[in-house]
Amino acid sequence: MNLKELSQSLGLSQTTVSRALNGYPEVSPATRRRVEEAANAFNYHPSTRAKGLATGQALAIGHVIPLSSKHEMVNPIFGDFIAGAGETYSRHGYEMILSIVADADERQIYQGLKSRRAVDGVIVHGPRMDDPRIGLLNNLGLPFAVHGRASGYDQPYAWLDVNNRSAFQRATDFLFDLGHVRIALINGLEVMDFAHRRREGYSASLLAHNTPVDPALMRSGEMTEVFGYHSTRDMLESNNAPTAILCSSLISALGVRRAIEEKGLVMGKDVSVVTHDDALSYLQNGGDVPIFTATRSSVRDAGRKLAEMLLAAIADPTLPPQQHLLEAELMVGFSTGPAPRKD
Amino acid sequence: MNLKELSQSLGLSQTTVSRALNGYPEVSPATRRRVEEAANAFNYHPSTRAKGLATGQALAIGHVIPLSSKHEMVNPIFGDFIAGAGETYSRHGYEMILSIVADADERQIYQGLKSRRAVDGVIVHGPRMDDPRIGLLNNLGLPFAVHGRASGYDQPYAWLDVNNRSAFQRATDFLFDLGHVRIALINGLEVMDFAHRRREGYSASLLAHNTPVDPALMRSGEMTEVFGYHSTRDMLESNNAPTAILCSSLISALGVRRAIEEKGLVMGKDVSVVTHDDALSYLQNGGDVPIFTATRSSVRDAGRKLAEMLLAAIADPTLPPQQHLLEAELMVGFSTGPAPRKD
DNA sequence: TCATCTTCCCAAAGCGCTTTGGATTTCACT
DNA sequence: AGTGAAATCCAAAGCGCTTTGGGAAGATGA
Repeated sequence: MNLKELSQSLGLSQTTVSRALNGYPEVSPATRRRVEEAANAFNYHPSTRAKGLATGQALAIGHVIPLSSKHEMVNPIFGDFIAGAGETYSRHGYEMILSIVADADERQIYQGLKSRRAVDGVIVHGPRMDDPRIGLLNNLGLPFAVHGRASGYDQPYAWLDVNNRSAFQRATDFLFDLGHVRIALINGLEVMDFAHRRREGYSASLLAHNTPVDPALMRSGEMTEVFGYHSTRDMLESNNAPTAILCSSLISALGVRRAIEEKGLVMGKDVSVVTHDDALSYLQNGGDVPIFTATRSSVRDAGRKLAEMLLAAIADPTLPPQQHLLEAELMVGFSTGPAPRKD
Repeated sequence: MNLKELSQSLGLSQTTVSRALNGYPEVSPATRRRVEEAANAFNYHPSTRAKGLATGQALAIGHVIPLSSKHEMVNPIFGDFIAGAGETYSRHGYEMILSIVADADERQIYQGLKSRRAVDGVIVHGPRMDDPRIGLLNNLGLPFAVHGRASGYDQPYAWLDVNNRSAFQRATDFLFDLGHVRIALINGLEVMDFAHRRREGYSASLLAHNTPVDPALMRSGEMTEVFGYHSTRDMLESNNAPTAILCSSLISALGVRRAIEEKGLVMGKDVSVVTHDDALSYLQNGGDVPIFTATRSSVRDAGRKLAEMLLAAIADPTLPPQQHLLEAELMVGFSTGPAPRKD
C-alpha cells in the first residue's frame, strides 16, 4: 500500500492525504479523520526512503563503532549505551544505523555517511586523546555528539561525559581518609580519554596528600577480568604491596577480587577496592548494598541523554553545542575498609 | 555532489555515468575509467535513499533487540554478535539498522519495518520457546534469520544455532567420566530456547547415567555474576552439595567461583565447574589454557555467518531456508578435576 | 558500396513521497 | 445580490537515482 493507492481508495488527491497524515492545517477535521482511519485500516506507513528523498532528511542517526584493528575488542559498555540511545530515537521517530569499522576506515565512513546522506548526525564512541575524528567531523559539517571528550581539541563541540577526573580523585581521597597510603590504579588503556582523566584524578589526590606517584602501583590495559587478576597478583606479590586498589571497570574488579582472595586475603579488610561501575544491566554490583565500593554512573542514561542532545542540535542547528558533565556517585559497599595497621 | 552534477562536469549523461559506476557493460573502458576517476576526485557517493527508491532495495538489514519490559537486561552477547554481523554487512555494502524495542511492540515494529520498506530483511535475537515472532515473520513475507531456534514452531525457517543440547550433554558426560554424580545446573532463563535446550542435554546425560534429576541442583535465572554466586552458595550449603556445577554463562561462572572460594574450597579440586563460553572479546576465559573448562562457541562468528545466510536468502529468495548447527568445542581448563573421594 | 551488426551513448519515465502554486467552494458581510 | 476572505482540495514539479527503449557512429561482411 502506497500513498497513491491509499488516496485513490479514498477518492482524494495524494496532496490531501499526505497533508492529513502529517498534520497540516489545510485539511478539514472530517477528512483528516477519514484519512487516518483508512491509513490505519490498510496499515499504511510511508516509505522512509521516499520521504527522506523528498524532505532531504534521513531521520536516522549513525553510530560508528571503532574496532581497533589490533585488539578486536568490543566495548562491553556498548550494548547498554545503545539501548539508552535507541529508546530516545524511537520516541522521536528516528532510526539508528550502526557501522562497525576498523580504525583506519573511520574517516571514509564519516565522509560516506555524509555524502550518501544516510544519516542526519552521528554519535562518536570511545574518544581517544587528541582524537582526530572530532576535527574531521567539524569540518565535514555533519552534526555529531561525542560520548566522552577528547583532550587536546579545543574548538567547541557537543559532548556528554562523566566527570572521570573528579570521580577518581574523590575515590582516592576516600581511600586516604580510610588511612590508606599505598593506593594502586588499575586503569583502562590510557590512550582512551576517559582513562587518562581518571589517572589525572588519581594523581591529583596523591599530590594533595603529599604522596609520591609510584609507577609500580599503576597498570593500564584492556579492561578484562584476567587483566585485573594479573595486575593485582603482581602487585600483591611485591614487598611493598598496595593496601587499596582503584579499578576502572567492574569486570576487571572481579579479577582483582579473585587475586586478593586467592592470596588468602580479605577484600575490604586486608585490601580495599574501589571500582568504577557503569551500571551495566548484565553486570550488577550486588543488590541494595553494593559489593564493591564504586564510582557509579549509568551508561544507559548517558545514551539516552546524548541522543537527546544530538536530536536537539539537528532540530535547531543554530544552537551552540551543548556540553554535559555528569557527576558519578560514590557508593560505599563492602570492598573498602580502614587501612590495616602495620604490625 | 550528485549524479546530475557529476555527469554534467564530465559532459556525459546520467545514464552513462550511472552505468559506468555500477559495472554495466554498455560503456567503454576508457569512459568508465574517466568516470571512476572523477567520482573519486569529487568524492561522489550515490544517495542511499534515491538508490533504494529506484531499485526497490533497502540495502539494509534490521536487528530488533527485544528489551523485556520486566527485566531491563541488555544481553551481554549482543555487542559481539553485532560486531560479527556488521563486518559481513559492510563487506556487502549493506547497512545495519537497530531497533531497541519493548517486547510488546515487537509485532508492530516488524510490520513497520516491512511496510516502510526500511530493510530487506531482519535478524531475530533471543528466541524464546514457542516464539510468536517466527510465525509472524513468515506470514509477513519479510526475509529473516534467527540467532538460535524456537522449539515448538515446526515450519522451516532460517536459523543458526549452537548445538546447546549436545554441548551440555557432552559436558555433563565429561563430569560423570571424572566421577562426579551430584552435578548442578545453573542455567539461564528457561523461557529462552537456548536455556531450555541446555537443560535437555543435561537431563539426557543424567538419564543415560541412571542418575535422578534433582530439582535442588537446578537453578534458572538472569545470568549475572550475583546469580551465579547466590545459586552456588545456596547449593554448597546444603547437606548434599554438588561436587560439580554446569553453568550457562561465563559471567555467572565468575560468581560460581567466588562462592566456591569464599567457602574455602578449591575450584577444580573440591568442586568442578564447566561453563559455556561465548568467546566474548571483553570476557576472555584466561589465556592459552582456559581457566574454566568450557563449551565454547564464538558469538562473533555466529554473527558473521548468520548475516551471510540472510544476505544469501535475500539475493535468491527461491532458495530453501538454510539451517546451521554449530558444535561447541569442549575446552578443558583448570576448573575441572576428578570427583573428590568421600572420606 | 550498401546493408547489418556492434558499440557506445542518451532522453525520458518512474520509484513514493512532499510541497508549491493555484482552483474551487463556502461563508460572512456589506 | 455581490464581494472578498477563508477553507478545502488538487495537479504537477521535484528529490537523486536506475532502467527502458532507442539512436548515431563505427566496424564488418558480401
